[in-house]
Amino acid sequence: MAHRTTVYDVAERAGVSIATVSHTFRQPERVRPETRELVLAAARALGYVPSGSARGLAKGRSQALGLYAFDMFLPSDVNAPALSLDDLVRRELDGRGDARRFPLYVDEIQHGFEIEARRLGRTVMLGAGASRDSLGSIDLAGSVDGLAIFPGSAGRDLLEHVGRGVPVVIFSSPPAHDPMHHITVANEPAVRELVDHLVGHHGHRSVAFLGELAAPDIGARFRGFQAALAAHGLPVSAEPFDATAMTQDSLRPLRAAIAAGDLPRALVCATDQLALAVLDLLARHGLRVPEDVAVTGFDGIVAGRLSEPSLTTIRQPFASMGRLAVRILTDTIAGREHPRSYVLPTRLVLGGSCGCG
Amino acid sequence: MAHRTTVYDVAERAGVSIATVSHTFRQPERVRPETRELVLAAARALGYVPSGSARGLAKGRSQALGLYAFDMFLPSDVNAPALSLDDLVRRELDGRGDARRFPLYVDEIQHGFEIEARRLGRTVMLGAGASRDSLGSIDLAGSVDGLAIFPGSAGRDLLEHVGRGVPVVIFSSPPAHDPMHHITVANEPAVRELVDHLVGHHGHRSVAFLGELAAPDIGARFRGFQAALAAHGLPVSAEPFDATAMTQDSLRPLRAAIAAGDLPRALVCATDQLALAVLDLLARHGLRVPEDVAVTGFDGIVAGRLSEPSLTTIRQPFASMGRLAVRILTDTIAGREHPRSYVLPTRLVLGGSCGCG
DNA sequence: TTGTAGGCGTTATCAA
DNA sequence: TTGATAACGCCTACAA
Repeated sequence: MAHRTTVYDVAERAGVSIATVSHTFRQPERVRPETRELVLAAARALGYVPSGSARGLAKGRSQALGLYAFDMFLPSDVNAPALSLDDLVRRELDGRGDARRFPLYVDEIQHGFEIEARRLGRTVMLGAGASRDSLGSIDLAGSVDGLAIFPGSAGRDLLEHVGRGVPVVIFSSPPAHDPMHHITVANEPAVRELVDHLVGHHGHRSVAFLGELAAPDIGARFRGFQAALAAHGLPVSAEPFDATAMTQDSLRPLRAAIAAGDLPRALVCATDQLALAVLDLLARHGLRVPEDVAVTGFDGIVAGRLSEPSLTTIRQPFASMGRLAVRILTDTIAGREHPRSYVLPTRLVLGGSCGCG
Repeated sequence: MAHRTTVYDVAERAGVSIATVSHTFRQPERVRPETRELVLAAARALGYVPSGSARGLAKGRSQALGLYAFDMFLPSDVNAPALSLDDLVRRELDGRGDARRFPLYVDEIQHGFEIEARRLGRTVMLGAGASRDSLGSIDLAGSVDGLAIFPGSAGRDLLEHVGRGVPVVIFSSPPAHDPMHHITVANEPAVRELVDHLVGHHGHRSVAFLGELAAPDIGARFRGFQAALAAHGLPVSAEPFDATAMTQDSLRPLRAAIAAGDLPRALVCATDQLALAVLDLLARHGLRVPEDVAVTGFDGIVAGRLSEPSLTTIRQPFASMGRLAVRILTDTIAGREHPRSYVLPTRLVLGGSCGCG
């Protein structure tokens, strides 16, 4: 690729001005048919493809929407040393590697985002990074007309900074006093319904909550859990039973409880991913679900349907959340107002892990 | 957003030239610490975010890789009239809509593509469209440093046109005399292994192939099927038993065979999606799988593990294909040569639909 | 209907 | 170490 073909090349070859070339592509009816053919022929002959950058610069908009994820959600394979192609293929065919964990909830939101963007004729730019303040997300922000992000290591300041340039939507993060648009679900009522089921239907009296309060939505879920216990006249714990969740010392309190033989009768996990990890752990210790312990999740990811037993969980409308984000962004770009906060409903899905299904 | 903040604004506020602003961001060590702080403070105060378009234009590269899909792979929801948010959410929570069909094989390839792009510090641009010759894909090509595409309605001429500007990788399309890079799997041996299993292990003598030869890879699968039958001394059909596959008159020959009561003993479907549709159809007609008919797929998509019975299929290393595409593109961009064609291995996965698992 | 010319925001070259 | 200034490729009034 020696020299990229430009309007100048096409213009020269067609014997017209660069303006005519541009017109031919942007307002074909404005140019005489014969001239148009001339230009198109030249463009074809030269392999002309308009530069997106130049176009974006000239028009001030790129027609792209961005979706940004922080490392928090990236499969470990991202940071792993580069594997050879052979190794990659072998791992995948063996059913190892992160293909196993696909799709996560972020992928489901992303899918909805893509669908809606296509429907509205916009391209999607995907970015990712670890940086809590650095340029990671910022440079994506400079290339899109609107940006949606997953909650993560980004500092509020960064987000506000970015938000001054383009509209921003953030998922699963409670509304705050910021200029961003928030999309969340009704976490508290959802967990209450779940606990009602465990206590009311199954009659469990010893129910515990597992999850790290670090993630923004988890706090709301825990509050819903506490409220539900209180409503049933059960003792309310001030903190999650196991807050180590998915960190290094993963599930240590849970392992301790198993060893001590005083496991709660039901474990309400803050996310499906966590619940699946718990199922694994329990299985390794020879504990049966749901006979010995009931386990529930939150999210409704695909893997939860594939597990044994399948997961009782709260299904979130992930794809709709992604689609809504696109609508908010395109509307905002077009100057139409949108509420700063959307709270979507969820649904209790009964599986085998609580004793139903 | 009145006026986008530019280097000029930052430069003025910091009392330096625009060159210094640029240097501060691109080569911080080249600028005196005090000056740097001055610039950064100004940038922060003004909410400065560098324009991706301007950067791309000036540097001649965007650091983005493109992934293009044709309508062929898009969920029907893309073309459906816009649903209200409430309807979208309701459908999704009810388990209807296309969330059910996610992820398809394209999504798995895309996932691998994204993972590898992140690893290599590149952003991903997603595009889609129906146009068989139009600008749909071309404009994406003008915005990226490299492009990967799914086979579809794109004419060879379009692809060649695009290929003159940026390196192009195409999936699941047999190598041809073009300048593109091709990534495929060993279709023929895979199907042979599958047929060997059906004939050798299960003893089926009446085996038929379902699939439309339109898609590029399917032809190879059918040839593998024919070769396998021949090797077993079974009669070889010149054409697929049911070539209507997923089109309008979907599975009509199959329905006819059911009505006539002369269904083959085993149905080898060209893809998992097709096999799942066949499972549905058979169930509606009260036929049991695998007792009455054995069914197999090809791809190894997630939905095939969720079906009842689970699908016996040929697993493709989709994520690895996506990752390989990124490697080919980045290498080619960097001037490193790559083979024009990669043929990856597959694996036979036994499920309940053939009578195993 | 076609052409001229200015501007979009950065980067890079070369001086100062 | 910092600053002019010329690209980069396209779009779009405005003129011809």
